[in-house]
Amino acid sequence: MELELPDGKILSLPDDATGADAAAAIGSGLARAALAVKVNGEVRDLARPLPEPSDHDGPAKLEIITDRSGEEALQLIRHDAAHVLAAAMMELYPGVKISIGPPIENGFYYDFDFPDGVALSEADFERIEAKMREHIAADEPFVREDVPARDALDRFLREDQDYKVELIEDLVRNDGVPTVSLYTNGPFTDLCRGPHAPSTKRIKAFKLQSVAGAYWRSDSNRPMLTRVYGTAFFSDKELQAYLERVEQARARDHRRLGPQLGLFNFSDVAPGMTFWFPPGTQVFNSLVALSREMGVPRGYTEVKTPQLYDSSLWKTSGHWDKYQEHMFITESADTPMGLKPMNCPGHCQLYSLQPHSYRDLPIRYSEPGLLHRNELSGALHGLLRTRNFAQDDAHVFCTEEQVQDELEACLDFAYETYAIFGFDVRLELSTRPDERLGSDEQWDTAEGHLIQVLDRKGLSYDINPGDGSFYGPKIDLHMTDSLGRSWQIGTVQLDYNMPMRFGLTYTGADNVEHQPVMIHRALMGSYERFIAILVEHYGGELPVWLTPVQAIVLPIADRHLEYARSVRDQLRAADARVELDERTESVGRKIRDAELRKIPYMLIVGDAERESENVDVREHRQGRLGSMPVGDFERRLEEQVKSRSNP
RNA sequence: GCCGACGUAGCUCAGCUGGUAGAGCACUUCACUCGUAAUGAAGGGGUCCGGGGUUCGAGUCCCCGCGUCGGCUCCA
Repeated sequence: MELELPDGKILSLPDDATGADAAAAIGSGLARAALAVKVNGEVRDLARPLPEPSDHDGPAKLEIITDRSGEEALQLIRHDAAHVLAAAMMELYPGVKISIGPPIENGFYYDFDFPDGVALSEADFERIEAKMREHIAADEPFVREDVPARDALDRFLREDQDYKVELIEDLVRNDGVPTVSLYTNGPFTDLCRGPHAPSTKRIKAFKLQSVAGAYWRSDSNRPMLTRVYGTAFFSDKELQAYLERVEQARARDHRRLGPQLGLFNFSDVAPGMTFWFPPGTQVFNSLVALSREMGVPRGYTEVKTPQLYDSSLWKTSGHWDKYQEHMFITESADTPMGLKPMNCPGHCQLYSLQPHSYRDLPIRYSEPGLLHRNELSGALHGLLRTRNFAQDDAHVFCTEEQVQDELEACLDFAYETYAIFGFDVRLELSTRPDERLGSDEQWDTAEGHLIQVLDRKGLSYDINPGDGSFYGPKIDLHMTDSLGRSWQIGTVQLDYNMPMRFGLTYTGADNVEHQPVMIHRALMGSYERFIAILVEHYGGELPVWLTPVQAIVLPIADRHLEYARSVRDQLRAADARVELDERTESVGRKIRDAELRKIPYMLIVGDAERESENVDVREHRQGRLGSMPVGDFERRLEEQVKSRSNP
């Protein structure tokens, strides 16, 4: 057979050649370094024969995977490490049932079901890692075996490996596979489709990281398994560097920085709800102001609707049936009422309280209203998932003909907003969920609209099947936090259901009543979540226009206080957010404290500055900018605020 | 919600096998009046998350509750 190498050379090999043979044919050094081969994009074990060449496609493209192949190579040894972990667990915990153990981004995991009474904790890692090291030192080969599904099934039935049995049964039932592959390393054999490196010794550095619960097949009705997370690298140095990166990322965590910088904090008396200190409130309000400012030229008008509604409204909207478990329900005079988890039903009600002509559309109601959602306690996560929050929320009521333009305008608005922060978002199209309102035809239309606008704008997106809202499909805009976890920021949702359920109408040019279409959209999403992302994105060093304290005046000695106050007052009169450090402390101390607070500018004033009516400007982390008239600094600040420049 | 871990001063943490609660920072007071990342000294501050239990005695051991953290998506 003939194979094409990455440099274009053609390699000729006997028809029964393996990946290892191919590597050896290229060079003996490469043969030693090889972990696997990649044939036409498929990564395969070295020991497996290369796939039969197909006649019409020309020579297959061959690549040798070594420890320098990046992510693909890491995935191999991480998958290997998962098997070594399982091998160790089988020996240390007799009777343990194994399920699945894939490589994931930055590492791997393996899910186990322990016999009753056994609970694994991180304290056990040392013992498990020691056992894993034994298997690695023994350099056990990974041996692949393709066996009839029936044989594999018998084997795992004999071993009481229920989860493996279920996996094989599903493979046979759903995919009709005749054979499955088994991989053996040392005493351990696992159902696995591979591929693997040739032997355990290729795992040069690994570490178990955490233990967590995970439902079998992600289904909360099925047993909770014990998941062990770990990672592996080709050298201890890379492993240490990775662990250090994770540690540094933790320092950017908004849950650490927020309280540290005096922005917000949480209390046990209101789990999942934020207490905002004045500086945090300032940041919050600046973002609300940004949304208002950008909304006006785009035709948005602000409204205010109630917090608490009679259950009849939630029954009309469908929330009572489809969303009640996430709602805070209360009652007044024996009437059940619900705190709003979304603004849309209130906006529909508002729309219905006035007559509308086609000439009025599109109507764009915005409201940064406070929402309450009763999230599962285990889902709460700092500012990123709270039980009360406000959004830069708006609802567009328009005609069917206007839908495409309005959707496009929403996406443009979103990208213009993110550009201010230098954010790069990832798009997801979330389609119809199992629990939903409306007909399939409606969903076809709505999903079709979203796909059309995405394609028209040439935006690339992932599909998230079944994750749409119960009233309509949506385009979600995602960002990642400091630890790489993805969070939904913005959303653009298309809804035919609410207008219908609320009986919303407008009078058309034909003098007949028509039903408007509704677009739900939030761009920053929840202000709470957005601030979390911002704090982590900027490492707490917010841009001048957003930061709560833009400058702090630092007098050298107490005799400069009077001048310092006049500087502060002058700048405050120009709308700058300026503080004065009145403490009787050394200059070094005042500077240090201001640096730790990440205040962008320190204005040092002493005898010389009082004399010349200057301020000596020091920039956060940059150092001295030099002495300048107060007016010059004022203009510098104004310019940065106006341009919303990023640091 | 579920699995595991954790919860000691405002913050970061120490407190060995049960025997009278500690440090640094922060805070208060006093002295120093200082030129670009910590002046010195003294002092105040605790429901050891809450409730129950074991014990002569519980921050420490056991049970229950609350909260926080990691995870429950990445398909053998």
